[in-house]
Amino acid sequence: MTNRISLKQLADELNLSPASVSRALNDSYEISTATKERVLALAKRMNYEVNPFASNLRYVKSKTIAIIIPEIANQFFSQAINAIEEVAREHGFHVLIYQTHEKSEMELSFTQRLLNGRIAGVLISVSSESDISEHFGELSKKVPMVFFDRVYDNIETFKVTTNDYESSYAATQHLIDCGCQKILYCGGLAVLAIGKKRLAGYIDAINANDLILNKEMILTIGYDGFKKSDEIKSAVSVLRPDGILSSIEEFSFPCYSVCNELGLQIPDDIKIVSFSNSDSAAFLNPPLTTVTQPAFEIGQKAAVMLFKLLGNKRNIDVEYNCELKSSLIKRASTGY
Amino acid sequence: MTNRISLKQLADELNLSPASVSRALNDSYEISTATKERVLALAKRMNYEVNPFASNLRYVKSKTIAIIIPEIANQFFSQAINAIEEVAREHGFHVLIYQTHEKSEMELSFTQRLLNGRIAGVLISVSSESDISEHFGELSKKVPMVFFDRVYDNIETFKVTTNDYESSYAATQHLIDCGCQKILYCGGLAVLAIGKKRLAGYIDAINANDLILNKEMILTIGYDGFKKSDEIKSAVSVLRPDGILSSIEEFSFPCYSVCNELGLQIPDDIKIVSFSNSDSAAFLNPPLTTVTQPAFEIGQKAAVMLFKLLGNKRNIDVEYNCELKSSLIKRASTGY
DNA sequence: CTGTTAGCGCATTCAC
DNA sequence: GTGAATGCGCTAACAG
Repeated sequence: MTNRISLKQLADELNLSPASVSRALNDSYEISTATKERVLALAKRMNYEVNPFASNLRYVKSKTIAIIIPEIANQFFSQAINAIEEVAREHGFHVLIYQTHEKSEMELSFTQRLLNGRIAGVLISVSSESDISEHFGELSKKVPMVFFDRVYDNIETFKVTTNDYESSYAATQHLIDCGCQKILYCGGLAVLAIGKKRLAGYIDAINANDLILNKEMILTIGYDGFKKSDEIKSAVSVLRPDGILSSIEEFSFPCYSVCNELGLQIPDDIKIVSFSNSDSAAFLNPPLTTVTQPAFEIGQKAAVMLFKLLGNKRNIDVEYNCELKSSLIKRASTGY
Repeated sequence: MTNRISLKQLADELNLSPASVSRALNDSYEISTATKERVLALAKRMNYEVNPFASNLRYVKSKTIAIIIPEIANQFFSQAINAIEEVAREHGFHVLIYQTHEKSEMELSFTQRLLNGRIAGVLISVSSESDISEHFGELSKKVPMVFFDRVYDNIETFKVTTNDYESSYAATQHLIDCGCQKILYCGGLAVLAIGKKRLAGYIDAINANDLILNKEMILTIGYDGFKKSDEIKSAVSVLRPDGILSSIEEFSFPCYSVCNELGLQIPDDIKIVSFSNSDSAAFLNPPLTTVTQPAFEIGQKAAVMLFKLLGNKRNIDVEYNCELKSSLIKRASTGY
């Protein structure tokens, strides 16, 4: 199959030792410019490519990073991958991708598989179903890791997150400023930091404005997904909120369509603000005000951080935690 | 760093030779069940993982496939990756990902890098800027490849596509059936088969209905992207079409907003049908009729095909070309 | 500046 | 059934 040429063949052709050819190709300082050029020229002419397996076997490092995320087909994550791939390419690295479908078991199995040294570093956004983090503790001792967006609080690693508390607070405040008194919080499970922070932002904003905090108005929905419209629908029809904060992008359309189905007018009967990483919500009729996360920048920042770790031997001088800012994008046209 | 244990350490622990341990782990027939169990048990207990580099160096195959696509952050491709990752995982394979940003140079550089045997197979959707396909000819001799969605006609490989001609024809016919006489075709460059087929579908539908085929009504726009709204805007304002066929998902929102800006009412003044892989167009006001490609299924089919190739030594019995069907999804609510 | 030697961890001959 | 020896292609130590 792969009719490839080896370093040794190059060496024979050039009347050099394999070692010298290797050094020339790796731009070693102890090789004359003349021979370097000779070697590089022939290598190019013969389409020589190093055998990564042999190279890595010797050299331990693999020039490959892994991304472990819940879902690929998702506005936020696909943008993040986009950024990560770009940064990796600039460094000449390869990118492996794994999706967990929100299952910790998957996460566990992937991290196990990655322990074998295939990987120089890992970028992870954890699945939200549970917070079993032991496997990460183990892994992070062996491989440089950076968590992004969905992180564990109880594990010490490098993290890139967004200001979820503040943006959730601001979104709630925005609804209140627009006259809402009964705001339905529609979010994911509050197991991970990200869920807790968003919920806390909502609660604190409600309290700070002396509104009544009704526990029933706090809807936390798992990622099984099928029931989400039903749950939202029954909550809206029973509780009759005048505002909804959808703290998860995937809930944005269900919230919207549920209100439509129930004959509620937006924004007269009810107002909706949604966390959203795409502009899709802007195309709803009427457009929704959104909390937009900087997906690309988060991926980029996380990747850059990882490569800093890979560079430094002892992780000196790399900032430990990094928080980017989401932005509350108001849709002026709707007047809320 | 990676404090890993080797096959030899396992062997020492068990008072066996490395060879036997290796055979046991690979479930060789010439090992007693008893020792197999002993080995497997200890391997599990010690969290042993084979070193893929050593293994592959010996064994040549790598249990890794690559995906090369124009963009990751795209409804169609992220769904395709989603499917591919799932299929690969079922086979115990790893997935490398590369994006070309529609640049053939990138494509070239990635394919070069993949020639080194890192990869067992490749899934590719080619960049549309040009149809330089020589590098693929070379690569496909060395590595099993499957093209999906964006393919080259002039290269003999396995392909998974959709019925672009038929769906484009049907979409055009739909607009005509709804009373459109002057339909603007708004598509990408017709360099690749996919572009040619979509354009041909439009042209043939126009001709078959005895409408006037105006070359000016055929807009082909490159992927540089910034100018697309401008080009569409000037075309619409000058040519005053009564229908638009947007043959690329990315053009769907620009078409819509351009009409809005120009004060054209949809569907009274102008009707829009767009190729689209997401449901986003359904949320426009009014919703657009769309040609929806089975993104997940295409990725899945391509991956399954690739693994068949990897299984067969001589590619026997694997269907060479596969065409899936897009569906024209009408939005009844708008009456067109 | 360049060559020689050795070994990374594994799978695969060939012995027994 | 199992062990001993060999080599995949490369790079790092050590010479010179």
